[in-house]
Amino acid sequence: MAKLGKAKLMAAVFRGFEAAGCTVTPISAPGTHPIRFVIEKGAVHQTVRVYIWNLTHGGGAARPKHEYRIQITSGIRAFDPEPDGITLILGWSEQFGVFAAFDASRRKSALGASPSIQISEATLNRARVIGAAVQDKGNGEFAVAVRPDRLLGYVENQSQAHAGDVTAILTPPSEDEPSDDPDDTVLEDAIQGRREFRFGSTEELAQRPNVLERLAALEREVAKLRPALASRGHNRPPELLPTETETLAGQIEEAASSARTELQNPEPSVAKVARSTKFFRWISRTAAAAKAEAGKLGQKLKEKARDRTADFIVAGGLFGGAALWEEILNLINLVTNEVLKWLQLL
DNA sequence: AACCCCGGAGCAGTTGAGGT
DNA sequence: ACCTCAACTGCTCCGGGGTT
Repeated sequence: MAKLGKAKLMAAVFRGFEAAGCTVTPISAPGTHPIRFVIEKGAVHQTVRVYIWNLTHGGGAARPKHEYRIQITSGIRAFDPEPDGITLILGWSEQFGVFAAFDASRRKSALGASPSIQISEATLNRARVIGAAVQDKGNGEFAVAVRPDRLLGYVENQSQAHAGDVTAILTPPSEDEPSDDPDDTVLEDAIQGRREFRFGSTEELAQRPNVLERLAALEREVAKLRPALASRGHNRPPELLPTETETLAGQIEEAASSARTELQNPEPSVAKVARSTKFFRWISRTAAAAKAEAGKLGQKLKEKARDRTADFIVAGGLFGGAALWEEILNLINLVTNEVLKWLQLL
């Protein structure tokens, strides 16, 4: 697979931000590594320092086939953090069309001669399909893979991602005015941690199985899409873009499993559950709006979203006689309602 | 020609399955 | 329950080959 020079690697990063509507202004001299630049988009104004290498196979037949890595070269002995900004440690894979991103906050100490940092093929593949994926490396570190179109989302949610939660990256950023829907406020308060949450009341504990049941039903329904996708994918080279159905199904699975895992903890992360729910509401809303006004509003949403998945929902891809999707959307609404009930009980 | 990147391999630590 | 050992993973280093 093609290896890219530093200039091309940097260009891939810039393209990702620009595709998300950012303006990118380099502040370090051309040809330097790491490169430093400023990204701007609306209220976002962020200084970014990027270390980047090609993502290659682990090396040699002795290494597992699924192991990919970056090797820290260029004589870099330590990752200098960007003061008042953000530091990215990236690997670009031309093969998968995704970036691997490693946690700079966990790699502050001096490096060896040319250490490598690994990520699995499965994580890269999953990110290729759904936009972002996370891999528990088992030592408390989470490696993240993101498609270029989600790079801005990664920058905005870096700490969450390296804590193992990429649902915020999967939810396209809302460009709307702050919503006056009280349910949105409940979710947003939970995501931002604006109030205390008390676990363990009888009502709260009784509500959890209701949420879990709905989540399980949703996951079962989404899983029914698998056989159709598998047969379709049978003769398809892996480097081809995934279908929107795969993308959306994968994203729903990711969000559902993230919420389910949390709710099984005695003290779940309310923010994680709320982020998954926010994603479900986004799907539900986009689909409802598209259905109600297939023409005008749909087009408006589409332009606003600048997102392949939104595009797909709005374009009516879900409603082409797919009764399965009707049921999935129904279950998404049920899950959302149960989560909202649960949040009120905390 | 010099430099740098990455393919490849060795080694050490950890984990978990299977045997006793 | 304990031990053994293979498999897995992370880290390091060397050297060939590509790039500048």
